[in-house]
Amino acid sequence: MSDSDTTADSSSDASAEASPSVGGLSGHAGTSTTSSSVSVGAQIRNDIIKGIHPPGGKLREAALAKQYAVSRIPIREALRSLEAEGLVESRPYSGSMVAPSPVEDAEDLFEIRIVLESATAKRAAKRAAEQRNREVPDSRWRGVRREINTILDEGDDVIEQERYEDLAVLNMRFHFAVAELSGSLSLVSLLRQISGKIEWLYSLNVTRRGPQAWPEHRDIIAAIDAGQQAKAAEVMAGHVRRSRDSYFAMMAETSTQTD
Amino acid sequence: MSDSDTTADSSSDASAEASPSVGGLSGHAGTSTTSSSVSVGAQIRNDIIKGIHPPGGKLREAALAKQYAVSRIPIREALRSLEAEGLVESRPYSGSMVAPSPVEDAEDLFEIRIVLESATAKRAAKRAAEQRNREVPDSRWRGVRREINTILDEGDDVIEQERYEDLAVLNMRFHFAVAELSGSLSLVSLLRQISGKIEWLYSLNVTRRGPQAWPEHRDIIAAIDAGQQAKAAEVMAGHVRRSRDSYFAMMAETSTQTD
DNA sequence: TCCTGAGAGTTTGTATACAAAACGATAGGC
DNA sequence: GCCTATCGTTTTGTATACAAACTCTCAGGA
Repeated sequence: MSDSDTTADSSSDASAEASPSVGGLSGHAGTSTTSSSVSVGAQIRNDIIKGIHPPGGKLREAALAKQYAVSRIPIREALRSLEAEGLVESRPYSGSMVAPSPVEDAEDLFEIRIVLESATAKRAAKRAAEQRNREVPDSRWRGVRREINTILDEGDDVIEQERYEDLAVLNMRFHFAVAELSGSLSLVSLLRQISGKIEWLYSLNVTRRGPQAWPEHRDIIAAIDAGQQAKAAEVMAGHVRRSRDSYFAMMAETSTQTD
Repeated sequence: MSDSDTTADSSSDASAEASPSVGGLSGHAGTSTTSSSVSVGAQIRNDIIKGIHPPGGKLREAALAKQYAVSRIPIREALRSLEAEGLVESRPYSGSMVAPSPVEDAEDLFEIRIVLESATAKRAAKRAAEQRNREVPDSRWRGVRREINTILDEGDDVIEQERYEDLAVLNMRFHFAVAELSGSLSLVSLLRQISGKIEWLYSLNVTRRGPQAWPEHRDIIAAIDAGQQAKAAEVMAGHVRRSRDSYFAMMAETSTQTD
């Protein structure tokens, strides 16, 4: 046991708070109280995606507790969440390990994501039209809609300053915000699960198509704002498809030596 | 606190062990040790789907602990899982409540399920072909494949004896087993999330198309065994589509008075 | 040499206890 | 009368402690 504290504690350093938990995603905007259970969960998720915890690696609760400086209880709760998200595999009394990387499933995951995000865009457009016909505007809806503007503007700034590494988080926030506009918690939770895996995919290669894809987001929002359900779905589908193609192109480039 | 024990304890009685946890789904076949955390989770999930915990209802940990006769720790872990599955909404220091029912999302959920299950069937067929070309057969694969035969036979028995209420569980077990044949943990975990919601949909109306749909399962397996990827996907898609149509037909019948 | 089984040690599972935050009621001020 | 602040209660969050189960090692025998 003497070597157990040699486990790399380089993990949660700076990246800790850069979790993809994406603002007030799960409804209930505003409240900032953040239990350590959920923040530790985000950190572990990040570290899995970054490869700090490699696929197949055992996740020992005591070690994680020491590493993230909390007791085992928050660790266990985080592991349960990650297990349900499919990033971690657990067996009673036998412990948890990082799930195998979803590289093999890339094609299927993107296909599902296309359908899923088309649905969120469509539903968002539907709700936008409903909002327009309303007397009393839904304050929650307006809040999310406004947040999207902020995200889009921030993205423009980031691109102008060529801080492309920040684009990934903004991109996720955008897509989640659209899902939230749809008003459907089911779709949001599904998106969370899928985009977790897809983010994991992306972490294997570093770059992203980012910059030239960003303006497409404004097209998506335009269709949503106009209440054009079919068009919103279509534009979103195209956006995700291009994202997929870019991913596979990147993989093809990278893995010229693999096979 | 004197009245707190009047909470209906009728919940977990018999249905407890009829959880949709579906055999050795998460890999690691064989071991039977079942932590109370996961079994309590299954019970709560069941009770949510049954409507015993109504959408929007608060889930107080102490009450649940008393109701399911465990301490708060397993309850909390179960709630974290259910939260990640989208059946429960939680906010730190504010507690958990049952998520809104996914009825509004029925159409989208089925659409996603069609894509998802087509993918599992296709991948299963691919793997079946690979198995055939192998010297050493994958024992895990063989186990699952054999389990499917058992499920199909049991289903036939159940139909012959007209115990249609048992068909739902068998149906789920079948679809999960196919997902497992695909060898993809990502797809399995996605299916778990989606089918949880769809099961919730179904619980609103009681009946199912069950009997006449059951034989279709053998067609799916036939295509998989033959290694015909495209056909397997196609047959599975048709199967799920008919399931969807049946659902909406049922809804149309049932809700003639609603609007 | 290989298999089997018992034992110690490690790791997970759960209960209890306490700390911290949110919620609700009540009293005070405008 | 209504709003606001404060206190007490309730509920959740987390640490500690102990029980239960698994795993690995090693001795014994076929």
